[in-house]
Amino acid sequence: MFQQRKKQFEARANVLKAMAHPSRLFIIEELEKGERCVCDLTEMIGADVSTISKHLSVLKQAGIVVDDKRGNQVFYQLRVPCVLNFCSCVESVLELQAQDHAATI
Amino acid sequence: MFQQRKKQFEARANVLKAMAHPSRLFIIEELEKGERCVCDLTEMIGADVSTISKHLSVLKQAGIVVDDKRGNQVFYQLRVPCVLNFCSCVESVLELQAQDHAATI
DNA sequence: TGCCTTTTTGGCAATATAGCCAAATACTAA
DNA sequence: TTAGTATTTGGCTATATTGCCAAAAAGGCA
Repeated sequence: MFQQRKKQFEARANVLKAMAHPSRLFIIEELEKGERCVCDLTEMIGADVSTISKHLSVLKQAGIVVDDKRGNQVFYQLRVPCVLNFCSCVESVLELQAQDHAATI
Repeated sequence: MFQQRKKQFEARANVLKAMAHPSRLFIIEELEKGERCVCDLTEMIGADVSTISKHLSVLKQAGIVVDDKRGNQVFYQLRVPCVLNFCSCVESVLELQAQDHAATI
């Protein structure tokens, strides 16, 4: 039931795990507007460049973004257009959470 | 840019993190068919009951499932219908990965 | 070449996650 | 009450993740 399809679930989980971080979600949302270089994202997020670089490599490894070296900068862009859809699903979970919270007051 | 909306991204990331595990993805997919008790899921996954129970509590904490105690069993069901949409997005990432892999042979 | 900028990599410490066992809890039924 | 089943919780170890600093690469330009 599960064991036969374990690899498939692991593959999906890997993609999700790559998205499941605040900075990486921000990066994804930002890349929906267009490509960005590492320095742009670093400034917007306000963490060490090395940290951002590692986040980007996580996203790249998961197949969510691709990079393009131009000059001494590296530009990243999304490979997949559907991330917004997906976020609306997450959003609906959060709305339910908010309702729960309101109900307990 | 990011710091102002940090909480929002953290909230989304928490929902994603809760989904980002093979067994929990399986549980979500299974619950799309209808409610299941802990014992059903345990048998389907083939891990210790305590492990499954903890996975379910992660999903519950994230607001993805709700539980309903009946007799000495506990039934879980999804709170949110949109998970399938979301999976098709993850799937499209995986298809690209497969293409990449084919290209490197 | 030498210097500057951009990005990646290695290494480390702190923290979080996963999964098992054992024990506790909760409910059923005799 | 006692025994049995279903589930959760505590505790433990192993493993993974995060984020910083320092250093290495890689390219641009004087």
